[in-house]
Amino acid sequence: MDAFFAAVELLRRPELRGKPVVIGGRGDPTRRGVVSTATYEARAFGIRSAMPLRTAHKLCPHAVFLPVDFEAYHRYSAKFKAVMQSVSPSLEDRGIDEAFLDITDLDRPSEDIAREIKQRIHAETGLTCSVGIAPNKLLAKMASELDKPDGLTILAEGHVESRIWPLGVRRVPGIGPKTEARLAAIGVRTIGELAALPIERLVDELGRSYGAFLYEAARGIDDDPVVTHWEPKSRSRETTFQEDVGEWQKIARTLAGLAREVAEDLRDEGYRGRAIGIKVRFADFETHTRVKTLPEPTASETTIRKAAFECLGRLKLDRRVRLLGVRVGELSPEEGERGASSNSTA
DNA sequence: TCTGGGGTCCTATAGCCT
DNA sequence: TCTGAGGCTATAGGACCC
Repeated sequence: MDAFFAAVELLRRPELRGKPVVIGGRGDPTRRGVVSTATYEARAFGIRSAMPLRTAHKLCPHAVFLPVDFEAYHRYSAKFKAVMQSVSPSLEDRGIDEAFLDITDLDRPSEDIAREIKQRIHAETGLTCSVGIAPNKLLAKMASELDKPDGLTILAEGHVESRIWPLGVRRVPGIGPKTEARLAAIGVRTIGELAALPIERLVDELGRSYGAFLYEAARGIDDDPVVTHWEPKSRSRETTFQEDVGEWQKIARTLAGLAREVAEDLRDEGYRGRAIGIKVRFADFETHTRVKTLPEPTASETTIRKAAFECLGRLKLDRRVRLLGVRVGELSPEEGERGASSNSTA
């Protein structure tokens, strides 16, 4: 979906069309938070996703700042995925604003299918999306980004050299800022330059598994299947304080609250977990985690809270705390419970 | 100075066992 | 009894994604 959160907000606030609009955090650029999505008008000021709201505010003081309203976006997310699923049942959920659809078995031209999806999503939601069609998920995703708002790109295997190789390595999903910098350090900037490296070199530089992945990705090779159902691996809650906290009472109260929220989430969704963990980010942004594995899975608030405090006791609280989190991993479905609704990121 | 919240997967390391 | 190789598991951290 194109500029998804912002596009949904503009449906409710059409008077904001054409203005720079930034969605992020609580919608207050004087408080801590980052940009989730910005309209193209706001991007013209240099505002980007993941940028601190305060920075965005400095770049464009007259932009309209709105809070993130996940509930609203989830409703639209369900709508566009329903349209896709009616075209083919084989849908892989990739978060709130993306999905893969396996159309291998459809006996119609790809372009017709893409046009139908775009037209019906627009009719049902008023939103535009960008579609990529290709022989595998990696290329389909990259194709969808080639022609951004309201785009349609069809990429065949033979197009990798002409359409993919000229792109910067950062366009490969899985290459982030760190890998981009490491590749730049050995003189590799484009995907074509990446494809010129022997696999031994990549494995040497970046490890067996990741090196092999890059070797194939640079050639457009990907045999990852479309996964229509999966079980969650962990549930977590975390919060960043408005101001870094030194007071132990406040840290304890917050940790207990997070433990309660995670316990509620687990019970709502019918899961229990064995690995109880905490996350502490200090004022200097150094982040530490501690995990305690229990003999039996639990969804009990008390058990989770006690384990979380035990983890906290294993950290030296010698600096102010910026962020606290509680996580439960090693999940298993609660017996007799319906388990998670299939394939959702809710 | 600034850097959210919810996730997944991979890697390094240490301890334990065979 | 000692030593080393290798596998397995738990833990902590890091990179990445939406």
